Amino acid sequence: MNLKGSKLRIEKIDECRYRIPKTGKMRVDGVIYVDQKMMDEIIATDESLIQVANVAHLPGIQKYSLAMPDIHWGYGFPIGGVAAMDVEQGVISPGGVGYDINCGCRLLITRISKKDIKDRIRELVDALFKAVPCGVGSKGKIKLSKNEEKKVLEQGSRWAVKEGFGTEEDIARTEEGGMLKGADPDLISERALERGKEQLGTLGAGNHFLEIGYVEEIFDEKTARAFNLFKDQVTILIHCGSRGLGHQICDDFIRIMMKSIDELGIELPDRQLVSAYIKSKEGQAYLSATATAANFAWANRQIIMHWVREAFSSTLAANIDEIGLELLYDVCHNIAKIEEHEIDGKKRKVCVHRKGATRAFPPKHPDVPKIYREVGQPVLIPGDMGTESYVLVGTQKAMEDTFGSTCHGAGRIMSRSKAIKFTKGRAIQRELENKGIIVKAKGSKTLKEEAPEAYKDVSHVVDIVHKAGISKKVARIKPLGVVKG
DNA sequence: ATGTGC
Repeated sequence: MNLKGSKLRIEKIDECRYRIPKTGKMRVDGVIYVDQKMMDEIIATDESLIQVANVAHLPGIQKYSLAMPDIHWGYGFPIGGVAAMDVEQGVISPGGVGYDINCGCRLLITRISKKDIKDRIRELVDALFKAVPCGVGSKGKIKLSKNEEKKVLEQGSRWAVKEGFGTEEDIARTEEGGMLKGADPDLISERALERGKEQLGTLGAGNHFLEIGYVEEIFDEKTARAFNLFKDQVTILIHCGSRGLGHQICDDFIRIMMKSIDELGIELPDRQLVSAYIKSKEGQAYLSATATAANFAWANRQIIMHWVREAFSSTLAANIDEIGLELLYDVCHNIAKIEEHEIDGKKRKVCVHRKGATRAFPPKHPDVPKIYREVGQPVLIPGDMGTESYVLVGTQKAMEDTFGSTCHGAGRIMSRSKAIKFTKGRAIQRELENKGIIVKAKGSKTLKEEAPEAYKDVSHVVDIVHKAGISKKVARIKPLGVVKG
């Protein structure tokens, strides 16, 4: 099959993978994790498959330009894209990370059951809404001096815990321990610092949310036990990122790298793939700047979680120890990181771009927290606000085939503007309430942009990665109440 | 995603 309007061919590999064989100046094949139905949906929706082929042109790319089933159109790289570049000869690209650097999720688990809070969801949603500032341009309850902000950017979750937001145990249950090394705040713009100063401890808008839910089904008893999950257990999912600070850093580095774009020595198929060699001054500066934004995001989620714990327990007039509110794990789904992977039988250092893709490391991997090392890394997959979310576990197959990566969510099927037109005149909040989900949102426009129909079916996405073996289903979580920006 | 768009 040929892709409409291009010379790209698409071949079926098996029930859940397709290949775009390399052609022209592509350095590697594209490999897309989809079934026939999802492939048809993607082709009908956007041109993100062309972006998979475009990424394959970048210097130093190893094995394949990968895409997960939640793939959709993004800046330069598709969202749902994974690309690993050789550290010595390869490039790093802001489009391969995305505007919301270290957008991610964390899941809180409790010791209580759905029946314990059945009649109090509205009250709990109101309490969370009050506890966590949200919406576009929302400012936090924390005001940072520039010096203090720089500590946040260097230390991430560690700063938050030192300031009394949460515990050491939370750090152990966060990807990278909530702190990427090599973060140099002096490499980011005054403007980025300015935007970050008032935004720590804010949720933001768009697809970011707080969600009270319960474990509806368990697929893998053994792993669920290791993750401390049980049927009907109440959970709280937090999804947000690095706010205006990360956005500004992305913007700044796209501009910086555009200036030296000729130094790449290749013609890019799309200027949005603007990159710098990892070894170059610009490449190193960007890597360091993404680390500051990643750390900001981890501190942000840590602080938000602390307020969620307080609001939740005080509403239920319960002791936190009684109801749990333990962190299961925190994952990041927009990042570029230097990792070691086996390529053609040899261990090599690569820069793994995960843009709308989640790390899914296997059992025994040293980067998986000790408490989960025997079973593998917990992977959190948020759905859209009307459907369900998933807990998965990382696998050896992901390590071998996808640089230890899997999907990140449902994935858009409609642009934001299309979703607004599509939902014209509808009362999304009431529709969700009829489905038994209580929603409180700062802006009504956000609800329309985030209408369930604007997203793919998250269960379909998850079924594909499960079947492909690049992560395995552990539990499905059903929402009861949602706070939106 | 974003003090939403140059």
